[in-house]
Order: sequence, then structure tokens, then C-alpha cells
Amino acid sequence: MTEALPHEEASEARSYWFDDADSAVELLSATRRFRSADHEMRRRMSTSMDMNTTDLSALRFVIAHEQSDAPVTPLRLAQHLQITGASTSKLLDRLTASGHLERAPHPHDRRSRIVVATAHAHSQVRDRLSGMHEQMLEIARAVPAPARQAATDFLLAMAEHLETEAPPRELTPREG
Amino acid sequence: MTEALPHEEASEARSYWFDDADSAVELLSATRRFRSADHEMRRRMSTSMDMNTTDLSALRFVIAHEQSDAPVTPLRLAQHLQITGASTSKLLDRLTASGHLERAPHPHDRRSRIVVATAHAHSQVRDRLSGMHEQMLEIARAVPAPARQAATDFLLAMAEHLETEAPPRELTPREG
DNA sequence: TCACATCGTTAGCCTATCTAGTTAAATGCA
DNA sequence: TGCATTTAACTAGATAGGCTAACGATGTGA
Repeated sequence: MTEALPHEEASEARSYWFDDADSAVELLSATRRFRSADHEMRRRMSTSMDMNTTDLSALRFVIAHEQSDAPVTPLRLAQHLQITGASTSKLLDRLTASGHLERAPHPHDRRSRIVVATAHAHSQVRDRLSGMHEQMLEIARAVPAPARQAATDFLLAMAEHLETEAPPRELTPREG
Repeated sequence: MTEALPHEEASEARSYWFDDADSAVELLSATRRFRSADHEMRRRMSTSMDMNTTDLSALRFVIAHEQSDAPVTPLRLAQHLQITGASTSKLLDRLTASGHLERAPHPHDRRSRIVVATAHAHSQVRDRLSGMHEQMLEIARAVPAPARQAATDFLLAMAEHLETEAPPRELTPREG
């Protein structure tokens, strides 16, 4: 979400718009607040685990995909995080040094590696996140059933809008 | 939002939960997707304006608050961005060098400064953002009126949850 | 008036990124 | 087969944006 542009927060809205426009504005404002709370949470979480947000995101990605068909390689991680392979290499150095990740040989391609999370990383992430996920699910369940679809549609529409919006210049290609 | 933890995406949910649990999971998943789309959009936007995301956020903050009662000072900016005053000073150096911001004397406190956006910054930001805001408002208006309050409540509850969550366990005593 | 607080800035450091170049392995082609 | 190209990961060195500490100028309260 964006920070408030002037007319987002100010009087203008209330002065002449319909009631339902008002509630639409409030919906946007709530979206913005959620966005920033999420951002903040990530930061707190990563500092509490004594790493930066990229490293935490990497850790989560590895854990989330470890029992997937396609194993996580440094390259795949790089693509997900949108950083270069070189940066990923250093990231892996950090996270192996801290005992969160390990590099294992790739079963089919001896040029490559697969990246796995240690037991310690698992428990650390699970401690902090699994409870949170359940509580988020509770919150989602608290939305009255008929409104859930509408809320979902709203968020997906917003996502799609943001995904297709504002690519004025070329996408900068990344290395391999 | 979090990347998917294994059980978020997998079969488990569909197998034995109620229908409305299913739709709650979908709501969470939509939330996650929105979150990441927003993140991506910010990045695209800042690189397309040839600055980092912090600088862009600063620029938006200044523009958003320029006709507010309390003028934007370097300190206020620092608090909003959650960086130190020193870093803010450098940030202002960058953004004045690039012609986006200017430092003006503070009317009442001669120790302080007020930060104002140049005409160039205004047009650049407005070009990229004003249309987007209106479209987001359209999307919010497309949510059926009765569901809007529920969606708003959901997002606010999520925000509140994230705001109060996850500073819990102190540094896990891993060696050192 | 004087001690102290506050605001912005400068100086110097640290770290996470980048680019460029290297090595090893896989792949494609004559 | 054997050679050229592509691909994966890594290393070395540079850069940028953050930090802490210290400082001058200004405001403020006893």
C-alpha cells in the first residue's frame, strides 16, 4: 500500500462522497495499516532471530519448499529473493555459519547444490511462526462466511492491480 | 505475510476441514499474495525512479504531509522511516542532490529544518501514483457494501495481531 | 545566567548488495 | 567421440545505505 496521499486522509472524502465511498476509503486505509504492520512484524522477527529480513525470507522459503518435488537450489533461492547468485552465495555462507542451513549435493546435477534447513532452524522458525499462523487462521475464520469471498476477491484484485501496474521502464534482468 | 508453510498449501486443509475453513485458508492465501504484490510494486516503482525504497517512501511521506499542520522535519522523517537521524541526513543529501527535495528553514525553531518536495518530485510521483490510488479506490468500491465492514475489520484485526505479536522468546541460547 | 536537552549534521565504520571473472559440470554439435 | 558453448556456484573487490559517536547551534528550565 501507499502512504497516505493528501486526499486519502483528509476532509475531502467525508465532505461530499456517499456513505459507501466512505467505507471504501476506510477499507483502503485498513489495507495500508495491515501492510505496514506486516512489514514491521517481519523486521521485529528477523532482528529477534539476529538476521536480516532477506535471510529470514530465505530461511522460510527453504523450509516451505523442502518437501516439494523441486529441491531448493541457490539459483532458485536467488530468483525468489530477487538478488543475484553471488549475493545468494554469501547469504548461504551466513546462514550455514549460523547453523540454519546446509548445502548438500544435488542428486542429478553435480554442478548444483540443494539447500536444506537444519533441525535448529526448523524449531526456531516453527516456534515463532506456527502459532502465529493459527491465530491468523482464527482471524480469517472470524470473518462472516458470506463476506469471506468478497474479502478474498478484494485482496486478489488489489494484488493483480499492483502486479500489472507501474512498470514504466524495462524490467532489469538479473544474472545467473 | 509469510511464505507458505508446508501445511498452508498442501492437502491437509482440504481433506477434513469444513467448507468455511477452506475459504478462510483462501482468504489468508489472498492476503499473502496481496502482501507480496505490494512489496514487488514498491520495488519496481523505486527502481524505475532510480532510487531505493526508503528514499521513495520518504518522498511520498513528504508529499503526503506537505499541506499538513505539522511540517515535515528530518526528525519526523526519521521516525516514520525508522532510521536514525544521521541516516536521514544522508537520505536528504541524496534526494536534494537528485532534485526531489529541498531543505528550508523552520519557521519557529532555528535548530530545525523543514523538508519540501520540488515541483519535479511532485509531478514524477503524481504521474506514477495518482492513477493507481484511484483504481484502488475503485477496487474497494467494488466490494459489496455489506462486506466492506467485514473486510476492513479483518484487515485491522490482522494488523493488530501482527503489531502485538512475535517479540516473544528472547534470543535462543545457541552457542556464543 | 548557566546547565542541559534537542536538532541536524559530519566522520568513520559495517554489512548486504552488486559486477566481473573463475572453475566445474552438463549439453550440443561436427 | 571431442570440442565449444552454456549453466551453476563461487570468489574478489567495489559501492551504497545503514549505524554509532561526536559536535556545533539553538532552545529551555531552574
